Amino acid sequence: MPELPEVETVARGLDLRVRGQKITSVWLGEKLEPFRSPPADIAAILAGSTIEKVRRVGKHIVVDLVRPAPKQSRMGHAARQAQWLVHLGMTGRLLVSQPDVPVPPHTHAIVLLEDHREIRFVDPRRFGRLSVIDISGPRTSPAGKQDRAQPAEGFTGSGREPLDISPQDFRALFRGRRTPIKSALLNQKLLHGVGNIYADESLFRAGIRPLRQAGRLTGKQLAKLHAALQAVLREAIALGGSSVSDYVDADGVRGFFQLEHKVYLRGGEPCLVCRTPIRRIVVAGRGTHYCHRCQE
DNA sequence: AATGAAACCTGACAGC
DNA sequence: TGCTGTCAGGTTTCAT
Repeated sequence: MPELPEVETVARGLDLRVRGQKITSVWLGEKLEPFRSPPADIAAILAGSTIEKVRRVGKHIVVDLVRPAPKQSRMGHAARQAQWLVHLGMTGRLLVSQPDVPVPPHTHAIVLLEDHREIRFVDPRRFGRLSVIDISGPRTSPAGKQDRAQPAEGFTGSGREPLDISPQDFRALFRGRRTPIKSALLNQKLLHGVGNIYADESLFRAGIRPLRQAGRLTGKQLAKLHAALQAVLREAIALGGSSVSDYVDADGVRGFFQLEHKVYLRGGEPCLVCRTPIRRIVVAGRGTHYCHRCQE
């Protein structure tokens, strides 16, 4: 499941491989679920643009584009800006391939580059989403309802960055919330980028049970959770993310952080610290794994 | 406003 | 062999 560390890995790999490349043309598949912007808009924005850089915002991959200046422009050399947003959903992949490599099943978009390589968006379950934002011109197609308030500089996401937020701001996010801390961690309007794996792993490291009410945690607990979450995310990024199902980076290479999981998907197995069997419950509709002894 | 649950999707796997 | 049921979980949508 691509969460913050996996998306970061994909974005970095993509940036390394395609920064500066010009997009010559775009192919979009028949299935419409992946396209949050009208396919015609996506094709129109991407074709002819140059990739300025690729980066991550929350769980989104943001491809910053420079569009060719309008032919009859008298406004000098004002470059037009746009963004291509990619959300990998559950099973999405963004692969950079040579054209002679067979196109995998469930490929929904192919972006052809000047040097003939291709960026391929592959997503069997079609939970992933593609959209575009035209920043300089009139807004053609916002990436979604929540993005309608996007400032002129483009996509910023709906919540705070877990790796940037201060301990004080982190604590304030949960004030007064009666929902389980696990649900709050998964809420992208509070923090964006945290998914099921890193929610479970950071709660284990912080010694907090997932069903504890977010607003009732002590300052000390939240300070510990803040530190644990950042540490887990940084370590996972360093290892190229977690490959639990079919996650791979832009070269099709798997990550290694799944080997470091302490509780995630370990229901019934002994806790690595105290040997107590890891419990599996359901919180916010997700499988949730924790140690009843190590976490209070 | 906040919260929870269902729906969207397909592939992998267990059990019969 | 082949069927059925369950699980995976990010996000949206609907209900409470």
